[in-house]
Amino acid sequence: MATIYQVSEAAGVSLATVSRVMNGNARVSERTRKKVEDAMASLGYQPNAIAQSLASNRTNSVGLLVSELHGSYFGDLMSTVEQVLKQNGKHVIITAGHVDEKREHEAIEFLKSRRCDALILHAEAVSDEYLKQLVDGNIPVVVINRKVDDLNDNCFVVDNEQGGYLATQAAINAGHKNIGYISGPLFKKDASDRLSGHKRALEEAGIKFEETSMFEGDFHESAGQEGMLHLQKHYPKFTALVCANDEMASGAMTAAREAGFDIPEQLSIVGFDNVLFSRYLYPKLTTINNPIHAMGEMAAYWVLQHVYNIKSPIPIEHLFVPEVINRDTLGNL
Amino acid sequence: MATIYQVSEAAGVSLATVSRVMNGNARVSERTRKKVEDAMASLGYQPNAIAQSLASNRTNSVGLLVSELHGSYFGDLMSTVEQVLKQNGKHVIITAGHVDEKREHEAIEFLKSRRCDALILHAEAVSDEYLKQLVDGNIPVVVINRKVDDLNDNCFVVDNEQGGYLATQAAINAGHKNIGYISGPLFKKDASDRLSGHKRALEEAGIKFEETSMFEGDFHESAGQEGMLHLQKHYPKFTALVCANDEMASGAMTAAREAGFDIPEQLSIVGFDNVLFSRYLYPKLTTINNPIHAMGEMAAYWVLQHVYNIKSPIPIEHLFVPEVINRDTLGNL
DNA sequence: CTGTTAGCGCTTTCAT
DNA sequence: ATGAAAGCGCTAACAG
Repeated sequence: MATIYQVSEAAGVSLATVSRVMNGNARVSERTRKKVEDAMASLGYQPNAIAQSLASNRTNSVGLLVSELHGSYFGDLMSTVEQVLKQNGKHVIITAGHVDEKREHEAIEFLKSRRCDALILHAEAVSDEYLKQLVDGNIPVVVINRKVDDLNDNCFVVDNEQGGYLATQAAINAGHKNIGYISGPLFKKDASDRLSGHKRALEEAGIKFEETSMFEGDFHESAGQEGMLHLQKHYPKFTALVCANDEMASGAMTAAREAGFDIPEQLSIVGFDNVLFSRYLYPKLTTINNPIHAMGEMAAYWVLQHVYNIKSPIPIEHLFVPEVINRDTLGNL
Repeated sequence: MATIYQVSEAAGVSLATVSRVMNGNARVSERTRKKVEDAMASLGYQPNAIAQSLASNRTNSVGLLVSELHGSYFGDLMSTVEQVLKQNGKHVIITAGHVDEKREHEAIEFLKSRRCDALILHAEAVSDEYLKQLVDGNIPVVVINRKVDDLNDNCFVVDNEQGGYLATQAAINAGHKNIGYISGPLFKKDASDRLSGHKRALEEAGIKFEETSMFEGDFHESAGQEGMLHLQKHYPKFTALVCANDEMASGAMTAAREAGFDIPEQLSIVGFDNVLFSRYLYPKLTTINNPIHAMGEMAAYWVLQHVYNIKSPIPIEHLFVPEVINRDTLGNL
């Protein structure tokens, strides 16, 4: 691997000059620039980003923490963030926290140790305290899908409670009164918020919430199947099912079909997230749009603006509103 | 940010000693180790990975190139690779090439510039020549899902031709004679190999391949819908449909249902990949297992063994065999 | 077992 | 416009 030193020798100039043409900031005469560029080309020179980072204290990379590397939701998030950042010459270093406090912590420390210029975190397990500390530290941090008190300027969230409300309200408006609910793991804020919204909608409509009408899942497809089975047993009168995310809705749909239910004729289903595949299910899933794409984009723009002084093309906003996406799984009773 | 120098001062020892306790390789007396550890703790010291890398010429990170950051296939791959590597204390730096020669090239150069200790590439657009050069260079490289001549030891592939053959053979064995085919983009080797397998199975059964029986898609769900529409128009007699991947199969299923077909009573469908969600479709998709999980695992183990001298727990193999996963979308005629 | 001392490859003043 | 030189924070001989 050729180094800057060899380039400078081949070009007959100093290290500093080579560095200048690489970075294009200081002025260099046409002639020397040409000499240097030729030397770089003929040596196949490739700057060592590690050395550049150490010397400049800039890595041009931002760390992204997600919970998992698979799944539509995180796929969308990673894709979006990468796209915006790459367009602006920045790189993304992705790590997974697996919704485990220790592993999230380690992942964040890893990103810090790589001296990322900023952090975009979808952190679910780590404490508020830790996040606050992080923000107070010397590295810019934004948090996605989690509201931390006193950190509003760094948080990008969707109103999950409202989303849960809208989902159930949609079912109620379609005439349903016995509504099953498959929630996410309730230790997660988004899951419990969505459930709160569900209860609010019920209450508003004068429907009493029954414990047996609900099943706590883990946001995975298999939990949808389990939930479906559970509800058939303990709350057989339900005519509509609201699920706290699309994966579980998909699992529930499969289980329902296997149990012989026609959807939506005999059972209505509403999801949450509006993940890409939801429109490819059959019937197409009625769901709540979770603007994860917009949030990821916004987080990336925030970083560009605050860290790299690149003006965001859109105004920075922190609260995103969910909305009902009407498709084919919610039928009128 | 505390540096190693401050730690050494606080502990009253030299830089070298601090470095030693960090790396735990050379022997250090219990007492000094304790002093150093205390100093590190009280200063909240965190090693600068950038500086470590520069000095040691080791980054403990391996670069992973995928085509996209979303989608089940790449999600599986990323997850698997990360898991194996992380278990062994190595980190993964993920980049996306978007099946574009220039972008793949840039992504690889980025990984090289970050001085990854090794590269795991799912490269689709870059030339064989370039890959050979890379392997001959000074950085260990493995290639996933692509066979490059003279590079067999660095390639991990599934037999796509055989997979295509098996898919169509399964349909034939179920009594189908008029079989539609939705292929991937044929400039991709895996797509054209699968199509070759399809044709071989047809030929073997004495069925003539008709141009109108096939639609070239792009591996995305929407292409499944388009393909379905196309075939209904130009090859209406088909009773079975083989798709070159599960996403397109899913799209085709949706389109078929909308067109009023019962699956598999009126139309059988076979996919390819056995991506996670394929078992959550309704009916559950009959498909060909593409051992992407196994390949990713193997690639990671190869790297551990060849780069980090960590012995692989399983023998390294390069060719993976596809197999039929019988579920519910293939019916007997 | 511990300290001294060169670098790793680059950026960035400060001169010229 | 260009060069000299001092680091960035750490590792790795080499001494002792």
